[in-house]
Amino acid sequence: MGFDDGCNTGLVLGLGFSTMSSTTSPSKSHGTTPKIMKHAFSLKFDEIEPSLTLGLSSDHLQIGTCRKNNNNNNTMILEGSSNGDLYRQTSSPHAHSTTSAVSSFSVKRERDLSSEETEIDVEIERISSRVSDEDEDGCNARKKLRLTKQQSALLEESFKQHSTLNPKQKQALARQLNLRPRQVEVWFQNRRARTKLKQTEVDYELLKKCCETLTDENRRLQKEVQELKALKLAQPFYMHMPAATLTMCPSCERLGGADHGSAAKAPKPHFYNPFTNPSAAC
DNA sequence: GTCGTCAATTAGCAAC
DNA sequence: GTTGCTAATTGACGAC
Repeated sequence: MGFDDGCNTGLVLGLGFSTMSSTTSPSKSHGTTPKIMKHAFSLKFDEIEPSLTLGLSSDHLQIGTCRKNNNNNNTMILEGSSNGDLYRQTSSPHAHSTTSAVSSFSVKRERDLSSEETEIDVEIERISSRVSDEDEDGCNARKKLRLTKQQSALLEESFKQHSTLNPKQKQALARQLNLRPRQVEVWFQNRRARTKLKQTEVDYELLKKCCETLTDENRRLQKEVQELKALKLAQPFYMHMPAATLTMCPSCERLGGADHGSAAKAPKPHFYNPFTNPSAAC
């Protein structure tokens, strides 16, 4: 009688009643666990790639146009393509007070990049920041940047290669995408968050299924124990089942040896005790 | 102190 | 109006 015949998890034998702890510690458990994991389940299996594309209804924005204005980030309102859609870089009356701070923050963070080009970019951002601060007309309502399909595709491609970027990669990618490095950074950050969320959901479903399976198995085993108990009571004790049966437990070892005659003197038979709590079987 | 990353959150926008 | 997606912001934290 196999204990695992009703479950393919390989975790059935000797589960007892602490199923979750058995299931939540597979070797798949991540070695790259983020330092803070507040989700209920934090298993990280092989990296998956959820197809989280940035669905766009508007891939008409020309990168060239985007470039000019992205470099004038934070404040510039972009008149998009010929259909009249608006593309504006981040700016907001509400966020106005933070805009310059953010820009200077970007400047600060990117200052360590030593190339001249970087310095130029930084200077552009600095200027943009000033423009932002001076923009008091209130017409620069915050609008959300929508990445083009090409931009999204390139970012996705890059993310597949590395889920994090070093400053040079970030800079290069930003240049390639005609975005600010900060935007690339944010995109990667959000992308990692989405991946993690997705992974958590997958893990949750997996563990839920596993838990259900184990619960069923536990129920089945409990039932089996009850049946065997009833059987034991119904039979004369000399007709106890052979020692090899799975119902044997250490506390009834002597009785189990009845059909072997000398079992009482024989060395302790080695048999598998499937119960975490032997008394449960007696 | 700076920097990079994170979780949590906000907010714009499109689809319904 | 609601919902889902996602760009962007904020503050905390660890590493250096």
